[in-house]
Amino acid sequence: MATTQSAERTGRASRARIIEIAFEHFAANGYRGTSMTKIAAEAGMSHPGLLHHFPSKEILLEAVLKARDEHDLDSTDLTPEALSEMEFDELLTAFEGVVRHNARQRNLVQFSHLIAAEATGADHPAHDWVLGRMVKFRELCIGSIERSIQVGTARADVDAGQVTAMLIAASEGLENQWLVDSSVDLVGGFVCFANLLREYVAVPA
Amino acid sequence: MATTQSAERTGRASRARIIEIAFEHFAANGYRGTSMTKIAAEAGMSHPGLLHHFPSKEILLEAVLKARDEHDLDSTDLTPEALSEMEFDELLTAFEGVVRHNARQRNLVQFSHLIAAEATGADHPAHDWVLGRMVKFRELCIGSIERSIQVGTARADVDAGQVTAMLIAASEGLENQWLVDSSVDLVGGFVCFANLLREYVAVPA
DNA sequence: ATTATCTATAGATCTATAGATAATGC
DNA sequence: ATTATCTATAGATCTATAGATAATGC
Repeated sequence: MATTQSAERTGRASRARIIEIAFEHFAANGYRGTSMTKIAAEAGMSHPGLLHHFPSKEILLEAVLKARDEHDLDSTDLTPEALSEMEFDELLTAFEGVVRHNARQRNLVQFSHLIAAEATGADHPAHDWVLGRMVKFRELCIGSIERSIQVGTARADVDAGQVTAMLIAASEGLENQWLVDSSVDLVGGFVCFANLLREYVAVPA
Repeated sequence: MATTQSAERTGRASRARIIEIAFEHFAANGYRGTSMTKIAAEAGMSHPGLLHHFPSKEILLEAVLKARDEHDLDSTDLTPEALSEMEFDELLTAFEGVVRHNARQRNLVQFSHLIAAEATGADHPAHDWVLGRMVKFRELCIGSIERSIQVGTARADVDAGQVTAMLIAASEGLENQWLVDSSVDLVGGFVCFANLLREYVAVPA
């Protein structure tokens, strides 16, 4: 059916390898600090060889971001589909699982934080990705809280937006500290905070 | 008394101007994304002219970090001296003031976050600054909580380290979101969280 | 014909150095 | 003599393009 099967297969393998290596470099040095030449060398090919697969650094970054998205969909319990049905208490439990998972994947966390910090300016090639990702996740959290309010498992007067902001802040802020100083108890801190939030939104007895 | 007063004065003025401009560039593009040539051009001098005052990019970054430290000591209520006498409730109130202040100084926040994200690796020239700053601040917060426990205004069984981690996480995490999307209510979110913590550590009636 | 590569090279930057010039104060 | 600058240039990168080569499948 397909033409030149073997060539296509080696090409696919090369692209996968390049994306993996590029991810490591972006995680360590950010987009700006990463060199295409070095990625090519590490992938065992010349720089033009790399450009054959990803014609520019920006396109390579986009490919890495897309791979991240796909990976997250597979490895996380906080997919959009799952989230859009959860109540807030379930969301917190699932979120604890994600933080536990992140604590074993330093590179993944470092990548997100460094790219997000770099991409604050609207001209950065990852700006839309970072912003869109955050807005979407925030909306899903807010939806979950409102759902809990409607079914009566959360107080009606909590500010869903503010609780969401605090929740995301806790996870990202703890990750921040943990990246700088790995002796920080990322998981313990988050679980403690999640319990605070559980109490805060709970309907008084 | 001093020799060549006028030359020294113009030199000091140049250095101050360069530090200001370099700060803007580091805040916008990080250490790696910043060009000495462009800073020199913006300061109205040649690149070697700039190097006369700051012989390397790394030395320039160090000067900017030092200037930041000095500025913080003047403009903040959370100086080491003040902090080492505060009870936790006072610390939270002072911290609210700092967050309110930060919300009007986007560049300052962006600088800290971008440099911190970049400096995760031990080889980055700002690594020690970022780590030292965090460790020192954390110790002061922990001290404040323990003081409150001793005088009986905080529960004896709170984990001072964990509360500190959550507190710093909240401020940094909210700043994170606010940098990406300025519609996030940085101050409101932090005040809400500070009140949660007040309740959490308070001695039950 | 298609796909994956390579060599060679252009063209922009970037950091840093060598060595000169100009102004001021002793 | 000291301090602040400049011009000219070395030397390293970095991204990207042009054009060739090799292998596989129709």
